[in-house]
Amino acid sequence: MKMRPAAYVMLGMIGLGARSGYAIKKLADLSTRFFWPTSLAQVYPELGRLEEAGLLTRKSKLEGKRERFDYELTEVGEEKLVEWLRSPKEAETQFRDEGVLRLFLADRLPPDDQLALVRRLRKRVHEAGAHTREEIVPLAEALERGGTRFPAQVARLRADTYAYTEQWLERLESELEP
Amino acid sequence: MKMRPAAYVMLGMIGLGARSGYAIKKLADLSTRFFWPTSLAQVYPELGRLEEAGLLTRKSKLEGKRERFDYELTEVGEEKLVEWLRSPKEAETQFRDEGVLRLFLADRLPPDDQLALVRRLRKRVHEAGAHTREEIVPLAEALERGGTRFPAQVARLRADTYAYTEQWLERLESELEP
DNA sequence: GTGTGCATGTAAGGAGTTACATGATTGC
DNA sequence: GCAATCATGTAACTCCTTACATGCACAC
Repeated sequence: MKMRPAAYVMLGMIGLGARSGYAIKKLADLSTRFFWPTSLAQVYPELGRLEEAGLLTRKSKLEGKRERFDYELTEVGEEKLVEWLRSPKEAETQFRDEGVLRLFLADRLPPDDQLALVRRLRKRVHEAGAHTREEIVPLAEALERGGTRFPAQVARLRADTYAYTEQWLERLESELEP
Repeated sequence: MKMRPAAYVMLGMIGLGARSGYAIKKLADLSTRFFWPTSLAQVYPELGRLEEAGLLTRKSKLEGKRERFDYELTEVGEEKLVEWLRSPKEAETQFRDEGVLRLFLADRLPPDDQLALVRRLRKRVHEAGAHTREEIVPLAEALERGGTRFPAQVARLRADTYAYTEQWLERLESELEP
């Protein structure tokens, strides 16, 4: 079976306690989304493949007419996850940001629009930082109290990077001010 | 015509002096690649669409049996570019990084593998930072001397962010050391 | 004469998204 | 009773990449 990073997101979320596909997606939206986005349409087919490959078990529990499932990692699943975590092979980081692209080309703008663009970018970074500090870090710190430490490290790295970028753009902004 | 960010990359690169599709790709690989990756297979069809829409002109110049083209922005093309630079609408930033995903799930690893993972990440960030400082910033500063200032701002923002992240991971590394 | 870089393009495939479709349960 | 949330899934589509195909020019 071909293992893409999305597969390890599934295994990881189940490892963190998510029991349904829906719960995986919700947890991923509060955590891995920021460095590996995953849509619901990926979740169910991927879970199917992972079960077929024996990396997880799905137990059916009928609720009304609708079938619901309880997922759990198998031993093989846990091993494969750890093996991947250890392996150094990596696709290149990819980053796409229209804001930075605009900044790169901003020489074509008149000075007041340049300033407005930088202000918009800073505001966006500020909001992302605030969201991270207020919503994401506390959740990760709750996990930390339970002994799972790395989600909080990653959340703080993101929060601190946003803060640093905000300062940087603030400085650029003041340089551009008339 | 539907204008995606890749279209503005083309317009921007021509605006910076790239005259052929090949030159656009080369310049993009040294600049916009880091916040809007573009493959060669996108370049030629996109240039075709942009010409059809009247945003650029292509002048054919026959070299041997092979046709070569000289691209230039039309007035409409310049206007559309500036209009987009001014517009606030933006798709969400997207970032995909297997390294950070591994870090997020690193609680499953034994301590020595956790440390090895953080070291690998720091090394990767260090190399990306060095490449940015040594290869990208100097090119952008050459443009700056010609009066085009923002590419250098973006290059420095990237260089400084890498340096900050490297420090951050260094600190985490020393916390994990036995 | 041969490899490297310049240069233009297409075809097939893969990864991921949006939109759609269905139904149960819980809180107001 | 109705909205929001929980929950599972598929189909169509878009975007982008990899691989392929071709040929000129120049340096060694």
